Order: sequence, then structure tokens, then C-alpha cells
Amino acid sequence: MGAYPMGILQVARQAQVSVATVSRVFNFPDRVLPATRLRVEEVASLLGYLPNASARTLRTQRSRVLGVVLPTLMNPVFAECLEGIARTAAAGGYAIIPHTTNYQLAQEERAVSLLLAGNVDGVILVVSNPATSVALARLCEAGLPYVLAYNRHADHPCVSVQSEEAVAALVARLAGLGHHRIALVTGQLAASDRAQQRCRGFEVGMAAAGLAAPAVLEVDFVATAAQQICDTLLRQPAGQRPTALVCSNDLLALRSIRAAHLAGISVPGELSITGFDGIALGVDLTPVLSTSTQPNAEIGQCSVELLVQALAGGAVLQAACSLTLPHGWRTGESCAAAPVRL
Amino acid sequence: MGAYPMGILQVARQAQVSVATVSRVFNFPDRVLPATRLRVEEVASLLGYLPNASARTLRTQRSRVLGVVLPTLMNPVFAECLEGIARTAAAGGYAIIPHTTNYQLAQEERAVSLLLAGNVDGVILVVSNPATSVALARLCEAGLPYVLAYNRHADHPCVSVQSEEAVAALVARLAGLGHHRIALVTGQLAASDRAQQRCRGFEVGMAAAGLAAPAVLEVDFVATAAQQICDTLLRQPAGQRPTALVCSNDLLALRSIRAAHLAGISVPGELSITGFDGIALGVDLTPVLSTSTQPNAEIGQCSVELLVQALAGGAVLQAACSLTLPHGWRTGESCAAAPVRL
DNA sequence: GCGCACGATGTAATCGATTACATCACTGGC
DNA sequence: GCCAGTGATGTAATCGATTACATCGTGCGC
Repeated sequence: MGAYPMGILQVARQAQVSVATVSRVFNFPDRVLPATRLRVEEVASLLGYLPNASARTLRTQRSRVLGVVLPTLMNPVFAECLEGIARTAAAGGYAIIPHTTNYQLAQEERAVSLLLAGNVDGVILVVSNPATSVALARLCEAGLPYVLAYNRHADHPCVSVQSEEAVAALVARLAGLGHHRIALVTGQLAASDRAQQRCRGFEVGMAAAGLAAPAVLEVDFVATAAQQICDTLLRQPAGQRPTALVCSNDLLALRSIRAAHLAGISVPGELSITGFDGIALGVDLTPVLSTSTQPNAEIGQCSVELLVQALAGGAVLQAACSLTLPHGWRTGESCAAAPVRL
Repeated sequence: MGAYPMGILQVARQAQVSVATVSRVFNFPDRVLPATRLRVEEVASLLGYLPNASARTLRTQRSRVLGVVLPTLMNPVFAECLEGIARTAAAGGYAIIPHTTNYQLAQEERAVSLLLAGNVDGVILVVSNPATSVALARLCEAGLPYVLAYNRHADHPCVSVQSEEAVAALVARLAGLGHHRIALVTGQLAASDRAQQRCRGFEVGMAAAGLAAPAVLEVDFVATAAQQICDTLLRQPAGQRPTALVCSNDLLALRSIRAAHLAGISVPGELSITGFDGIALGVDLTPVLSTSTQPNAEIGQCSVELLVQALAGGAVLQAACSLTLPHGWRTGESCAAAPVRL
């Protein structure tokens, strides 16, 4: 298998045909006589020949590679999404090149630059905010097909869930359980359109339930949120502190549960806690996380499918192609009826 | 920026130099007159010129892309590792192409095939078992540089921790806490060399502590392990069931905690539970996971560094290049002294 | 003042595929 | 029997970079 100078030419020679025929065997098998095809295929597999991807890409101007830009893999939401992307891309004959941005705009731009220079056929990205993202603008300008995942914006093709509605519904559910004092725990609002949408959903939900001006706690995303939550929300007498926490994502919900534990407050007995994202791990926890679920892997899958379709069909991806996937609700153990004694 | 036919030729024309000079400006800036260089750089950035990666790869036979093969991103261990790989690769000017195998041998092979055909410069992989992996054999045969991550094998370059020793130490720690009846909870032993090493570490540790023939519970990896653990280990009277569970990984530890909860057994009061992996999430949980930690991101980082060094230096990667990173211990809340009443 | 070395730049071959176009052999219709 | 049409295959241009080698001045030593 010492494939020293292994190219289409070697196969052609060995099989006594021209390079064109070898190429056709691989690309249009039905345009070559069955006998010839068999001979070529035999020689090819014998020599361990694999068409050189770069040469093919150079000639055809299609790399069959998709770029992926997402904040981090330390949050299972994006790991799950990438898993979906990877699976679907592989099934469709595409490879992927992922870049993580760690929620930093500069890295978003860098990632897009690298992908632009890397001959990818299309890009799937999660940006901080589509309305202001420079990286996204560069991508548009370059004319490369792309799909936003999780982000929602009227002018771009997106695959996402209606976070706003989902959170509003979640608040209604809590209100239905008798909760009146409900607080929102969120990451930095400026850093993400998702956080903003979920916050809006919270406000809408609270207003609809006729509840008091909602408390919003914006925590540092990276730092130890648990302590902040504990200090700010839970160090109040039982009659004043919230009876339910709406957390903007599952990671924050975990930390909130921890905060409650540190404060000696029982979950869900004295305090209900809900998450958002539906990470798979949530069902293995104790208490099982009560959360508004998104189909994370499916979001990745649909993003790839959209992109691949567009690439195959030559159609341009527009905002009209956007997909809104259904969100769900996981009845866990971190959420219960409000304590009877106010 | 309508870069319709954007190539080195356009830049050369516009800057009134030859293509060779443009190429040199990008590859050997000091071999061209500063004045010329400036002019070319200006034109290039004005035209938004980016050298075509495929053409470069075709000519130089180096793609600056690394392949990555790992079981799944649904397990945070590998997500964290991939994060480390992605970060380090990007810093070193490399892109990565990840493939997930879902622990299936056929997919391992498929992934390697795809990477082989995809012109990657090297591969980082986590295989089920280096001793028997067909995928690994194909890779060796092809002569492509590679590094195994997590796996340990005398004949291959690996980046890993001494799992066996780590688990043995962990058992010693439990014994020191007064535990006598200790059981191992593991995934399918046949499916992974890591599981086997950890199991061996368990046996060694138990023997060293002079404890009874150890109970080993091998659970289905995918299915709901919690129920199995509950049924098998915890449905025994308090005087007979284990007082400590050594779980082969953190995900199993989570499920064991859940199992204990389902069985009405308190952790760590009646039952201590330890994990293995040190996933970042562990510290946000309640109880904080007591676990033997591996530097997951660093394992990824070192794998990339090893590979990149070898690629740069032209040196061949041998088993002798293997790196053993230090494991650690996280004192969490899921592990405590054995209950006094036997 | 001559020639040589050296540094900057240009010319053209090359990497390994795809594919438009040319060629060739056959078939069938008239 | 001839010619058009068809299908299999070959020839050679092409994608966009890198780079060995050629060229052209310039400055320096003697």
C-alpha cells in the first residue's frame, strides 16, 4: 500500500484507460462501460486510490465542507447541537470545521475570516447578536451561504425556537402553580439576543399573569454565579424572596439549585427553579431539571439540511427559509406548587 | 468587494508585479522590497484577497487541517477535550475536522476513511481499543501522523492519564474513610480500554486495601443506567449493600446518585459515590461530584501540540512521544466517611 | 573598468483532479 | 452503401496557488 505517487494517473495506467475514464468511474459511473468500470474500480481499490480532495475542490469550486461557529463546547447545549451538525453533515457527505468564540466578538470575526479563507461551501453560526454582528456582515458581503442557529432575526435565515413565547408559557405555568414572586436569572443581556428574547418573554409572561414588576438578576456568565444568586435573591426572609426562579438557561438553573442549597432553601419545596435549553444531562440530575426544552441536536440537523439543500439546489438562502422548531416542556423535579404559607 | 474572479493574478496585475512576488509577500515577506510589499499588501486587502486554501494545499501537500475522531459530544468529557483541541489548533494556525463515532467500530473506520480522503495533515483520535482497532491500523498503514487521546498503549503515541493508578488511589481513599463494601459501576468493559484500565485499578486498589472480592456492575451504556444500578446494588438491606460506589465515569456517577435517590438512600450519608473524569459541570451540581479528575481540555491541547510539533519538525511520532498528564482529586460532596453503624 | 555575487523580481512548470471537446466505432434508416 | 446519430473513450485546458530557475540591475573588490 506504499502509495508513494498515488494519483488518478497511476490508476489510469494500471487499468489501461485514460484519466478521464477513471474520473468518470468515480463521478458518473453510468457513463462508462460496466466492464471498464469494474476494471478501474478493482485497480483503484487495489492501489488504495482516493481522489485528492484539494485537487477536486480547486477544480470544481466545491469543497463539501461546512464551517461552524459557536460560542463554546463547555455548554452542553452547543455540544449537543454540534453533535447533530456533525452527524447530519457526515450523512450528507460533508465535513465540518468548527470554531468556538467563547462569546467574544473578536473571535467571531476571526472564525469567519478563517472560514472564508478556508474554502468552505457554507457556514452555520451562532452569533451574539445578528443585528450588530460584524462577523455576520462580513459573511453576507462575501456572499457565502449561511444559516444562523439559535439566533432569530427577520433578515436572516435562522433555525430556532420561539424563546419568547416559550418563556412566557413557562411563567404562565408557574403562575398556575400559585407562584407570585418570580424572579428571572439571566446572563449578561447585552451579550446575546437569546438572553434578551427570553427576558422579554419573562416580562410578557409576568404581565399576562398580572404579576408584579418582575425582578431580573443579571449575573456574570463566567464567574461563580451561584454566590451571586445566593447573595442577591435568596438572603431574604422567606416571606419576601421569590418562590420561583426562571433561569435563562440550564447551566444557570444548575447554579441556582446550588445557590439554594448553599442558602439552606429546599428545592422545590420552598423554591421552584426552571431552566431553559433541555440539555440531555438534565434528566440524570437530582432533582431532574424542570426546563423548557429545545431540540438541540435537531437545530443542528436542520441547519445542515437547509444549507445542503441550498447548495444542491443552487437556491439562495433567504430569511424566508427560516425554520422555527417546536419547543417543549420537561416536567422535572425542580419545580412544584408554591409553598402554601406565604 | 465583489470578488468575482479573485485570485493571485488579479492582485499581481493591480499591484503591477508578478504572481511570484505576491506569493512571496504572503509566504516570505522579507524576501521582497518593503516598498513592493506594502503596495501588494495594500492592493490585497483592498481587493479582499485571501489565498485559496485548496490550491495551496494541492501545491504544498500540506493542508494545515487536523482530523479528530471521538466517541460523542454528548459526554462533556469529549466536548471539553474538543474545546481544548479547537482552541489550540486555531492558535497554531490549524483547522480541525471532527467526526463522532458513537462508540461504534464501523463509524471509527468510516471516520478514518473520510479523513484519509480529506487531505488532513494528522489525526487525533479516541478509539475503543488501540490493540484491536481496525481504524487505527488503517491510519498507521497510511503513514499519517496521529496521536491517541485518553487511550493508552505501549506501541502508539498517546496523551492520557494513568487511570489505573488513579482509581487505585481513589479506592485507597475510600478505604481510608472506613468503607469496606465498595462496588464498581462501569460501562461495557469490552467497549473501551479506559473502562478496562479503570476496572483493573479498582481490583488493584481493593486488593491493596485488603478488601473483599470486589463487586463489579457492568451497565448498558446507553440505556437508563440508573434503574439498573438501583435494582442491582441498592435493593439490598443497609447492612449488605455497598457503602461506596466507584463509578467509571462522571456520567455514571450522576446516574448512580439518581439511583440512590430513587432507592431512598442518602448521598453521601448512607452511600458515597465517586466519579471519574472531572467534567466541569461537576462543581455546579448538588452534591458537588467527588471525582478523580483528568485535565480534559489539556489532553486535547497536548495532543494538538504533539502533532503540530511533529508536523513542523518532520520528526515521526512514536510511542516514545507519549505524554502522561497528572490526574487529580476533587473533594466534592458525594463522598464521605462510611456510616458508623454497619 | 571588469566581472562577479547577490538581491529583487519574473517566467513557467507543477500539484491532481474535472470536463469541454475531439475522436472513433457502430448501428440503423433510407 | 452511406450518413447521421449515439455512446464510449481519449486529449488537453483549467482551477489558483508555490517555487525552481532565469533574468536583470547594482554595488563591490581588485
